[in-house]
Amino acid sequence: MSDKQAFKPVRTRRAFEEICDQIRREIQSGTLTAGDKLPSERELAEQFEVSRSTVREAFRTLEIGGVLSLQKGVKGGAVVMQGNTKPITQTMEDLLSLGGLSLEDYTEARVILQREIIRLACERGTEEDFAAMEANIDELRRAGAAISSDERIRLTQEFYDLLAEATKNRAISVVMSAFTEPLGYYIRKIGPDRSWDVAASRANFLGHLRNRDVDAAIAEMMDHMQRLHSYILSQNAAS
Amino acid sequence: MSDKQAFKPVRTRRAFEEICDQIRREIQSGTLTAGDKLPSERELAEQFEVSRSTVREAFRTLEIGGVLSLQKGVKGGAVVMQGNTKPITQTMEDLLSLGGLSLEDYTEARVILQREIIRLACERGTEEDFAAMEANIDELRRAGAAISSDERIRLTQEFYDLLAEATKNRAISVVMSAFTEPLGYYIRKIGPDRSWDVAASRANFLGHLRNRDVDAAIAEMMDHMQRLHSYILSQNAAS
DNA sequence: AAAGATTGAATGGTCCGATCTATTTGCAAG
DNA sequence: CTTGCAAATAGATCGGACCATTCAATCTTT
Repeated sequence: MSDKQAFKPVRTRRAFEEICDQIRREIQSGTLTAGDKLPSERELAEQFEVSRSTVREAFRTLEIGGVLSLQKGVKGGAVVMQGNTKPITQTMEDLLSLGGLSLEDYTEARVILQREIIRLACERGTEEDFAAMEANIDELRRAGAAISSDERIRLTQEFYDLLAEATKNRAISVVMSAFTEPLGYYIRKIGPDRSWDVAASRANFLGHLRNRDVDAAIAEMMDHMQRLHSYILSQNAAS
Repeated sequence: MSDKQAFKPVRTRRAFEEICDQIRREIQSGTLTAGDKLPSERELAEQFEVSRSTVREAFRTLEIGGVLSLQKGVKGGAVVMQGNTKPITQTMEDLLSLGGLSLEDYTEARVILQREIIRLACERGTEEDFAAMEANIDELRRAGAAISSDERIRLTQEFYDLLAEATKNRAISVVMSAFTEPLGYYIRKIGPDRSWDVAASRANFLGHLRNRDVDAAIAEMMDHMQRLHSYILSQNAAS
């Protein structure tokens, strides 16, 4: 029996995990939906016949997962959320900093995703989307050379988010932002590449997008990303 | 000032979050790396000057995030992991069941990702990859019509994982599995589409992959996915 | 002496009850 | 009507206790 059926470890089910599952089941079955408020910790501890601490650990788990939001005060409590995309981004960052994911794989995947996003954005982007991107570029230009690192990162993040929004597909936006956000960490670490006029490149790109010229838009963006990624990879290897 | 600078809510920093951040910083700075063991809960509680419960909440948070693994026993403790991809999958499932993501957006993104995966797999897949996929198809065939729902789902999941592995890019595998796994939930809910010989389709697909025929492989897979997704969407709308 | 059984210490898992703190609400003074 | 304060609520933290698991050291049996 060295074949398929590997022995699964006898895992002692922890109490708080059981509670998490029960709450998740309620959500999947539709009994609990976004906006609903759960009973207080003290009340639930009685219902589940566990201590408050155990309920808290379950709540913590679901809060980290973006399923619940915990608020203090008389009007507070545990409220079911619509879901939160932060855990995806956070996990991607952890994978990168822990070495569970190589920077090379990460950047390659980012390029591939970006290409498909541009395709969709060219097809579906509205003038509102493009105007928002233009405003973002203008802001970057106005800030000029004196821009702070944090501000530059914020604008970059926002630019890619706006682009992803133009695809009109939330799943894609969510995944893309998980790939964009960790960039901030590297930029902060190694500093921006100052030999490159980012605003001009983005303006060119936006022009192609407005003309619905997929190939030109992709070419412009790929050029930019190639440059950025090779800069990050080289600087990161050096450190 | 109704402009950009929207007021951010005064976020009360919770003690355990501060601890999480400190530990994450140690990891990002390289002081802590995968495999390292942290001091015991009781010890850390003293160092941070908080109670053990607070340390536990921090540990729980990092454990859920796949950063730590907690083991009981005298040789146990909190060990830094390489990162865990489960949170990404779990979050995707939560987003779907909570309505934070529409089934349509989800399936569309899945198709787009799959197409790029096939491209890469055609280019980089090794004979080992293809052999593993063939073994998976054979197993599905041997199981025949009497296959259980769970087993069918497991094989499907495995097939797509093997395909993603052939891209030789872990970032892509991770993202794809986040999109593949929730499928199990829907299949379980509405039952498999029995009017379709999945094994034959996969065998065809694998043949194209072996011939490095990207277009044919994509065509075969897209056909299959179109069918599956429209089945899921229609059945789900009905329920 | 070797194999097996027992014990003990370390550590996470759970529990309890008390206190602290933030938030909301309502009432009363101005 | 506004301001200010106090009560009520519920999460946040605390500190201690006990349980369950693990593993190494020790003791017992063969």
